[in-house]
Amino acid sequence: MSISSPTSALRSIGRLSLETGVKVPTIRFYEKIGLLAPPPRTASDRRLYDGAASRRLAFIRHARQLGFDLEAIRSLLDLSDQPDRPCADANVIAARHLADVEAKIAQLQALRVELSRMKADCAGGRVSACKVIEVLHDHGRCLSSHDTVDAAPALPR
Amino acid sequence: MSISSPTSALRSIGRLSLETGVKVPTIRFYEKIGLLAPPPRTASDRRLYDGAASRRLAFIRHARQLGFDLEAIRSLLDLSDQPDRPCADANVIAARHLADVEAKIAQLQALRVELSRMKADCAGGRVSACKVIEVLHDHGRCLSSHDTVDAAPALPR
DNA sequence: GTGCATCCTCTAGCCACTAGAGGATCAAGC
DNA sequence: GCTTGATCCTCTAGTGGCTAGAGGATGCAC
Repeated sequence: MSISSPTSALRSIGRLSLETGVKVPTIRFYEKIGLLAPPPRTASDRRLYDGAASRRLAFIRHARQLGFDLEAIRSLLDLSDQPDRPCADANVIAARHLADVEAKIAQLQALRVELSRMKADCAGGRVSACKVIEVLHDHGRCLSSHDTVDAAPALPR
Repeated sequence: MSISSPTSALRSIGRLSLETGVKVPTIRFYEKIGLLAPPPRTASDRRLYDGAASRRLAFIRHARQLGFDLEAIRSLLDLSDQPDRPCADANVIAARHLADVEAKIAQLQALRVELSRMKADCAGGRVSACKVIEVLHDHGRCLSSHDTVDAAPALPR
């Protein structure tokens, strides 16, 4: 990056938000929980961000888009700040997340099968004959016992 | 149902919990938010549930296992209480949920591709050469822009 | 009567934000 | 200089679907 790169100019939180696609309250939230360092301020207390802060925030956003949780992102940022360390830890984090995603996909595919069947079976008459309601009432009609499934990792909007 | 059916005997919240697989605090929570009617109590204020309450709770649990959120379950319970109404509403709820599940699967599959690629590309050296970290830093290396994805419907544990 | 399990209510915490109150400051146009 | 509207500030509370824990009462077996 050249010296005159726009990434080295200071920007308000609003501009940073436009630049990175991260909403203003979310940036403040990341600062509050220590993911972003508190930036310098103007005389009237407004935050001023430099290029490094912008790149860090872009990193966070991208990791969130990939579904990493904030704790994982904290670790990844730490690693990213220490280029000489081996990257095994980063790999472990990514591999764990991949495994989570794959497990989640499997769970949702099982749900999809069940839901499709419910929908297909329903003839569209009265509630008393509705397959949707009936299946919900009678667990035994389900294909599997799809037992107790974890919540999905939250993904950003 | 016969008079001597076990489903018509009164049970404590603990027994109901064992019977349905729904945890005690969760049963109280469902009562608090109006999914379950407040049951009669003993002289010492302990809840007593009958077979109907048990069936209602089993319905809720099953619907939660299928990933319906509590608002949808509220509607499904309402419908289930009115057997003479047409079941179109139930179908709409199920179809909407199915569409959500399918969308979620598609999103997660895109994530999986990205994460697999990150992991495969990483040679396991230093952080400075780590593909995992690198991809996170440089959004441009991503296959898609997987823009802004909604949080998954929460599934119970 | 002595434990221990179970029950009661109530509050607070989880995640990753989001919404809104209530107010200060800035930049542009007149 | 004045007004207007956008942007900024801090702070609290709410989202969903529970879960954990405090602090205490009751029930039941030995």
